[in-house]
Order: sequence, then structure tokens, then C-alpha cells
Amino acid sequence: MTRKTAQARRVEVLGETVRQIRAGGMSALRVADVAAAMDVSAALIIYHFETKEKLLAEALMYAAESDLRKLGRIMREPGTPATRVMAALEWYAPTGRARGWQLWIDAWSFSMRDKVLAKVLVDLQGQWTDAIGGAIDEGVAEGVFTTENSRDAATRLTSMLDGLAVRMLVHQERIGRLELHAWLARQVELELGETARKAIACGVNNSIP
Amino acid sequence: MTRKTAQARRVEVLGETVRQIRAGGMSALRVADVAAAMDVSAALIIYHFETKEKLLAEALMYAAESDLRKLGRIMREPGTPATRVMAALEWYAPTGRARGWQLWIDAWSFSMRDKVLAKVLVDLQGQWTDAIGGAIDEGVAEGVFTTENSRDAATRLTSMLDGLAVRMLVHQERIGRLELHAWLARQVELELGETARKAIACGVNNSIP
DNA sequence: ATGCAGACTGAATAGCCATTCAGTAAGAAT
DNA sequence: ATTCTTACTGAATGGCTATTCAGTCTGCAT
Repeated sequence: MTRKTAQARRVEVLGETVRQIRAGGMSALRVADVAAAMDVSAALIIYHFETKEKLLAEALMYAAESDLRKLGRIMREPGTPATRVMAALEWYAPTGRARGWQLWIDAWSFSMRDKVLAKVLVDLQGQWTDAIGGAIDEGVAEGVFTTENSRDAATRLTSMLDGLAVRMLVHQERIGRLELHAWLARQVELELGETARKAIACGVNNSIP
Repeated sequence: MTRKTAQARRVEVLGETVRQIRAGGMSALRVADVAAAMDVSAALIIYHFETKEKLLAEALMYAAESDLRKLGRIMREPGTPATRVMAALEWYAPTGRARGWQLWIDAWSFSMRDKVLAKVLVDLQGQWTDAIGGAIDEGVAEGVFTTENSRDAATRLTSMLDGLAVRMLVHQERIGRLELHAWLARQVELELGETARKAIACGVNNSIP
């Protein structure tokens, strides 16, 4: 058994934990399984994380951080506010089997009983809302978007996507990429005005063939 | 200990189970707690339901059925399609502390691992979509609503409400009754055309002071 | 009255898993 | 080399709860 620094080991454990949650859901997660997959003892996990609950919270933070890094990258990319908003929403949106979403639906359920988890989620959602809301504000400043309240608009847009994720994962509805995109574009037009739609249509032609 | 017919006892147990799930969530549910609240033995619960998992599935069905009965009542009430659609959506919408919704968010999470539960949920959502979609169709026939596909419109509307429920319960966002109503009305207008808004405005003045 | 079906119970049982703990050893520091 | 920190382990332990089981009791049918 090669020893590793605590830091390296923690990251390794978090990665495996997230992988297993994605595969089987949070309630099926066993400390022993994570350990077995890494070929270490279960005691090691507890040694590094103290309790399973804390492991779970940290694992979610870990997953959230990687999501947020991606969001940051999208927001820093060159382009208009319209393309940025749309890129962010498209990436937020559930696609295909929506693997990643199962994690968050589980997290919603767990967070209602775990304050630490709840805080992670509030924070994560806050950052999404701020990022998208911020891009909307830019668009408003440039005169491309129209909205009363950019945060509220962002909330409604992401809420609809959350709901659609539930439709796809829980209710097994198949919603195609194009269909989803069309729904999203409609919604963006309602929220941000018709000039938004035109701005988006241009951006989209560049990124979606 | 007064003895009851199996049927009566089962209903009683289901009621208490749903109450406890609403109060503390599905994962906190203990057979012993349900029994204690009814002042019977835990063995009795198992005697009637065989296993906790089956109890859970039946309890969700029970909750779903009572929701659907209410939906049926709303749909049979006299009034225009516009008032019916709006009444259904208003009732579906999360309000206040949105107690009832915790149950369904839990159910989403559980259903991803339990096929029986998944089926209950698919069915429940199907009936909501059909009911709202049906009322929309009526409205279209009367020329009040305009939409390409009534089921898709119903899906989008209920999806947004699901997402808002998550915002309220998980992310602790306070969305006021009036605000929610305004958002809903906007959305209905987008989905069903502007004559829908007017029709709704009339109906709403009757029911909301 | 008597029997009987079946609702109901108390007291085990048993399985599952997180967590503990006493100790081992790897690698850095000296 | 020796020490020392600390990552790591194997083998308990302990707590929690669903489930079982061997009966008990109740109200109905005969």
C-alpha cells in the first residue's frame, strides 16, 4: 500500500464517492464500497472524513465546484451576453440520459434533512443565478435584453430546466435536444424580449450545426 | 385494543405513514414510529404490508390518489377552461412552506432506484398532464387558447412549477403567493396566447380577492 | 357454547454498516 | 540510524431497525 498525502487521498476518495453516487444514488452509497473500489480499508475513509455525512457533503461540494468551474469558463468566453446566457442554460439543461442530474435530485431530497447539504445547494444555486443574472444585466446594459429583474428571470429559467430534468429522469419522458432547445429559446424570448431571440439565433448558428 | 377490519386498518396505516413522511421525509420513516403513533405494534404494520418498501409504495399511491381526486374535482367544477386550467395550476403550485411537496421531491429521489415507485410517479404525472392538457384542448376548441401541442404546454407549465417547488423547499427562496401567481399568469400567456390571459384575469378576480 | 379465522402482540433475531481502536509501518526530519 | 509524525489497517463493536415467530385474543358463525 503506497501512502499518499492526506490532500491527494481526500481528492481521490471524493472522486470515487461522486462516481458511486452517480451510479447508484446517494442512499445506496456505502463507505465500504467506496473503500473497496479504491482497494483501501473503510477505516481510511472515516480517518480522512470523520463521518459519512461529512463525506457526502464534501462530495457534493466537490461535484458542485467542478460544475461551477465550467460555468466560469463559459462566462469568460468571448461572445455577446446573449451567447453566454444561452451557453450557460444549454449546459445547465438536462440532456440525453441526464446522468449528472440524478446526483442533484438526490441532493434535493437529502438536503431537506441535512443543513450542511442544504447550504451547499443554496450556494450552488446562488452562483448559477448570479452568473446568469449577471450576463442578463450586461445584455440589458447593451440594450439587447429587456427584463424587470434579472435574478428573477434567471430563477424562472433555471427552474424550468430543473423541472424538465425531473421529467426526463423520473418520468422517463424523452425530450430531444432540438425540442429542448426550442423550448428554451421560447422561454428566453418571453423573459428577455424579442431582440434576445434574434441575438440568440445568431449565436446558436455558430455553435450548433 | 379494538380490532378492525384489515381494510380499515390498512387505510389508517397509510394515512399515518403519509403524515409522517410529510413531516420528516421518506428516509426518516421508521415502521416503529408509525406503529407508535397509532398505538399498535410494529409487527402489525408488517402483518398488513409485508415489507416497509411495499408500505412506502402504497403510501405514495395513496397520497397520489387523494391528489388526483382533488384534481378531478377541480376539473369537474363549473367554469370556463381558462378558470379550470388556472385552478389546477394554482393548486399544483407550491405555496407557503410547501409541505406537500417534500413528499414528491423525496419520491423523485427514491423512484430512481425503485421501479414500482417510478411507475406510480409516471402515472400520476401522466394524469396531471392529461387533465391540464385536456382542459387546454377545450379552450382551444372554444377559441380562447392557442397552442401547438397541449400536452407539451402542460408539461412545460408543470415543469416550471416543479422547479419552483425545488427553489422554495430546497433553496429556501421565499416566493410570495402573488409573485408566483404573476409568474404563472405570464407563463400561461406565453403558452396559450394573450386571450388566455384575459380569460384568466376574469376568473382570477372571482377567486382571489 | 364452541370453534374458528384472522387481527394482533411481545419478545427475540438477525443483518447491516458506520465507527472505534489499538496497533503497524512508511517516509520525512534530524 | 533513530525518532517521530501520520497514513493506514484488521478486527471488533455497537446501534439501529426491519422482520419473524409462537402464540393470544376477539368477535363472528354455527
